[in-house]
Amino acid sequence: MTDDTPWLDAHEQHAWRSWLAVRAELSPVLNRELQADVDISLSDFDVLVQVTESDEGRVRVAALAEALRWDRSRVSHHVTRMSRRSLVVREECDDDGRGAWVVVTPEGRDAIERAAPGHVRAVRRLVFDALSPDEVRTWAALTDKVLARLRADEA
Amino acid sequence: MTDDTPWLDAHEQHAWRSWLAVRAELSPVLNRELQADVDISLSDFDVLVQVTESDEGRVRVAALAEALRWDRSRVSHHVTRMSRRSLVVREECDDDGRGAWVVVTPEGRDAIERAAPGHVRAVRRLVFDALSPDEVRTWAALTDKVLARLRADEA
DNA sequence: GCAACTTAGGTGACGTGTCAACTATTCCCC
DNA sequence: GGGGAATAGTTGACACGTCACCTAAGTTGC
Repeated sequence: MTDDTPWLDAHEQHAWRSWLAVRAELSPVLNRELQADVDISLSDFDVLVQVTESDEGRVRVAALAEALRWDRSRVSHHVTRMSRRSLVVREECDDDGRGAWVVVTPEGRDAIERAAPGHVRAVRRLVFDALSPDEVRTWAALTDKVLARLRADEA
Repeated sequence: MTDDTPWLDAHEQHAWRSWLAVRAELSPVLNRELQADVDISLSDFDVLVQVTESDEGRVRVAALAEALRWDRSRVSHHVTRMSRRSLVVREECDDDGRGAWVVVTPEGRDAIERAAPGHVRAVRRLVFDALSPDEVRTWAALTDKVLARLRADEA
């Protein structure tokens, strides 16, 4: 690893620091608000979105993992924790004896319904109120480019 | 909490999903590369940057917390873990009997020097290679706006 | 029809992050 | 100078994430 690596130039460094800061500061705020409102975490919220968005109100573990880009192990642990709090339950899968459904409970449905409006409000307040409609489009386009690069690299 | 909340429009939703995806996918990759290269985590790296950038090679816990926007408790736990691996040590502070210095060790210095070039290369590869110089500036400006909004809200 | 392989998911150990409570010092101000 | 408030930092409990490994069920090919 010889050091022929160009360090980041001033603009890149600026962009990078700014990204790191938003990254470090945004989620904790959203998390705390969710926790205070409805006593669920951002991760719980994300899982509940996936599960409730499917008709049937149930999703396979692998599908959940792919949608959230979590690994299966993380999904499994998280589902265990959520089912301890009765937000979801596991059910076995008839089609595939190895498989498992993650099924939302009435409590889970209730939680996400109570959480969603406040969460959306918070996202709007913390992010989109800072940007004009044009800026939102630009920001999305650039973030997409980074995402595409990232996914190309992972493959 | 009446539901007079406008849901996100299509562009906002797009931006938000894209942000979430980058957020979820970028750090794990950087983390794994650091871990594989030099066996330190991104958090270790961030702490080491702060500590080695100060002359003296030492920083107060509170200063570290503010620079990284971590809470003191997190800093304290992390320093404990890092000192178990001899990357830093705690030293008591003469000026202020309550205080503590976090001091980088030769091992810590060595680790970050070995880690930095690869890490920069990874950031460049995963992020900046996706964007033109102009786009980097635009992206930074927009991220800054969000950051400013976020910080205004926290206060 | 059975051995080798792949896939779905779970588990345990351990590192990480958060919150609330605690101790020890310093500050302030009477 | 002494007593209460603020500040620096640590700790313990517990939620979260990752890795390596495990089991059980499905798949393939002979």
